[in-house]
Amino acid sequence: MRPSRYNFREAEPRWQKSWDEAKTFATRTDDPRPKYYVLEMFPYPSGRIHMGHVRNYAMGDVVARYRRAKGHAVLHPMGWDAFGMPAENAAMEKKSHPATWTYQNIATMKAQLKSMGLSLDWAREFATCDPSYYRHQQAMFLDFLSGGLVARKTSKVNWDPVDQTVLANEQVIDGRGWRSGALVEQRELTQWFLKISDYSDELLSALDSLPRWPEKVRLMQANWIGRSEGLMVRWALDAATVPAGETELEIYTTRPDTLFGASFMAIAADHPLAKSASAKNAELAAFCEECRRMGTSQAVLDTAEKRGFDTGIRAIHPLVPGKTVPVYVANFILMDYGTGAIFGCPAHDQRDHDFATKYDLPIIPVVRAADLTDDVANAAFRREDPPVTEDGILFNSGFLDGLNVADAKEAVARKLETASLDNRPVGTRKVNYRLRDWGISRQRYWGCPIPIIHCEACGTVPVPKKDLPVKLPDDVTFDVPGNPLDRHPTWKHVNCPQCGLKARRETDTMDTFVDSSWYFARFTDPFNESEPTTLSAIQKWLPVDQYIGGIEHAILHLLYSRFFTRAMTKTGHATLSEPFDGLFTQGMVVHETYKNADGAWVPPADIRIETVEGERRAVEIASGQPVSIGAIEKMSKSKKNVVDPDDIIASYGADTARWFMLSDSPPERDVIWTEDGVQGASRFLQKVWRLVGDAVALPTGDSGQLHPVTKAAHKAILAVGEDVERLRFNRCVAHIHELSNALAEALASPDATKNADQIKAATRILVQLFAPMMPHLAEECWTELGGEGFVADAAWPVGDASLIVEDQLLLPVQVNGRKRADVSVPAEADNATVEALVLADASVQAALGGKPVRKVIVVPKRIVNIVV
RNA sequence: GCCCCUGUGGCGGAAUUGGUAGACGCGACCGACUCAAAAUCGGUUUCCGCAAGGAGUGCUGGUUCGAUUCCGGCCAGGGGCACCA
Repeated sequence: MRPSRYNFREAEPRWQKSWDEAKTFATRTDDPRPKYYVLEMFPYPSGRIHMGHVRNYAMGDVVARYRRAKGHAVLHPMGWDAFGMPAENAAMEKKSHPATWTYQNIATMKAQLKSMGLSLDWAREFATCDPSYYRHQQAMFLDFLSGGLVARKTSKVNWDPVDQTVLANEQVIDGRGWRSGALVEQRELTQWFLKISDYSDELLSALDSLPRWPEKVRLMQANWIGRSEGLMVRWALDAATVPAGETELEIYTTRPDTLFGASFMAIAADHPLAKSASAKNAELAAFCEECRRMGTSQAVLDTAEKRGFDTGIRAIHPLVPGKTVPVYVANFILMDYGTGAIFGCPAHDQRDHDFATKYDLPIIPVVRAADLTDDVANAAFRREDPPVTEDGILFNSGFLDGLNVADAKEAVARKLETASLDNRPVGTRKVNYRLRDWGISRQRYWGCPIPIIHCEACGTVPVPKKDLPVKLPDDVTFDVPGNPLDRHPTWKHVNCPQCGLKARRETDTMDTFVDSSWYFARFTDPFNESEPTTLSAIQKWLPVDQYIGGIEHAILHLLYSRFFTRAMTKTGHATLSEPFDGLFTQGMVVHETYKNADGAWVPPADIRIETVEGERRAVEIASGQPVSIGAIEKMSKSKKNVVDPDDIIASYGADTARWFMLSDSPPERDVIWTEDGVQGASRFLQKVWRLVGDAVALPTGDSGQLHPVTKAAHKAILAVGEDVERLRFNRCVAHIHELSNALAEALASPDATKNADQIKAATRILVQLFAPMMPHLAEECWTELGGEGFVADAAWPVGDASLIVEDQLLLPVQVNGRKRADVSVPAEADNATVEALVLADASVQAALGGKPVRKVIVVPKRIVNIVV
């Protein structure tokens, strides 16, 4: 006897087991069908999956299952981004080991993912903390090193003096360490860098080759790379004012057109000229030291005033004979951008204006509004006027007078390129990038060890590949701050592989972004034990056809992966440059927040929503006390507005959770999790269950007439297919609702029996259309309908467009742009016929009210507009 | 400060990219079934109006036979970058 309600508790685990046993979702490397690689950003094993994961993996699973049905060999793997600080923090708090904590979390989360019924090939699973994964990463690091893609440099870093570690910029909040709360210091450390800046230009220009990426992400990456075109200009220094050995100062500018407005030069405290000038000037040396100590965190920068110190050096203007300007050391000049030196033009730059005001330097306007004359502009100018940064007409600028900004830039570049100082050009065009090399050294335990040995005699020596992996030692302690690797009694003491003398292992580990920069490539053949990748597998499966994840990775992870793929290709580990052909960034899962009278956050599970006199109210279930309803925000533990996927799957089932996640909200936008919404999804699931039961119960019968339900089914096939391919899952859901409504109508009609065959065929189509979204229910219904094997293995139905075509069209008719009537016309009628039919229509004539027709516009199959 | 995105019913959102604004769902209301409730089924639901009709996609101007869609200005919300020369 068929139960009246679908029992997901019994059915879901049963189907998951059946798929497992049949190896339905195992990917075969020798599968000859066209490939399709679907990948969702792999999770960090933080403990439990959250609703964001459910949304992400539900979307990816729809794509994977749809592509399987369309006849692709689908690669849809899953793994774990398993290194990182939370494991060490947990180890400190719970006195356990990061590995224990991590692998336990993986076990828990894997079981949770399995309960979602995802079509994953679990045979390819790995965690980045497995030595079998990171050994290959170490091998690639060595190849990158010999390929010239790695540099060891000294740079300023954020240093947390309490936790004794380097912090990423994202981990510095208001100038303090995010964990310790200690004021972050700037420290010079020697670190390992990957030379991503060698690829600045290519990473930027190749963005144009990624049409299937969101425009927003490409734009964010372009801004991050930050290309600017400008001019390097060498200024001679007044010999009477310079320290011995200094003769010139080279600056970088994007506004060479404003050179005539120069009133000072400013150099960074770390600039070589600042250092040589400091040698004989104690006051200047002290100022430079102060600048260096100043942090570069947001909080410091926002409040710090612009300060400078006159070095006494005078620079000779390259275009104005006899003019010199003072050279300052200034605290707002960065050594690592451009040349670490600028010329200041206070009239056309806010910072320069602030500086000139403070030190009472000249302000010379050189760009004026086009509708003024030079005299009017000069007469109207006041020192306190805000700097003019818009385009305009050059004045007070010698040979540039009368030109616009763009032309003036070009004119200056031409002139200075040919001018010479010490037999070299004064000016050189130069493209600069904001993108810096990627510092990957972390003073952390739970990361991939950098396979280097430091030898007093031989310098930095790579660990021989035969000695890989450099494995993390297990016996470490977390009771004191700092890097456990560094204080481990034996681990770092090794002999130099070159000279055999006593040497020291590198105790820094790699940034965890390195781990995630190539996992997608490893998935193509995780079984290869001797090499990171298998080129034939790379060629077969990459690029990833559809990558899905959060927008928070728009820059770092995606940019690093694009760089890494190029680096892998350069070192023979890959054969392409762009890893992700299609990228989709999904929105967050958000929920209402609740606060009780004491101001404490209350989780949604502890409250009940009631409607009193048309007003929504929340009440705490345990106490019966009213709770205030707050803003809708991203689910977060701190605000307790979280809904546990386990609870939802237990009370509604995975299919309901998946269906709700895909309904209503467009996938790129945030989705608001509501109890009403989940119940609606659950109701639809049961409705489908009843419809299928009713259809199965029908005897066979065919009226021989095309039934509307067949039209509806074929319309839905075409619409759902198109919308899945464009990842518009909310529209897919709407189309499926429409088909189910048509089916319900057909089943309720008295002539259902006469049309049983068409109704059953339409039901079967319905099941196939929602199968990627609610796979368990679909299998259950498929079996009832007598389908062969799994619906997961069935071919996607073919939509017949000819069945949808109507022979009569109901054309809307507008009069002066306002809809007045609908007129039925033959679908194939030409414009003249349509016009005649429309004008003959009684309701149209009534709407015209006898006014003369001036013009009739017929848009075929769309609309008719009559102008009177 | 610079760059970008988004504003449509009570709510989430559709609208074939210049052609019937409000698909589909949620909520609400009315009705049927029931002793009753739940579930289910039928109906109503942009606003004003009894109706005929009129207004309506943040505001405002424009282009067009026709604008949610294109262009200009403004307002609001959100995001990215930021002493980057």
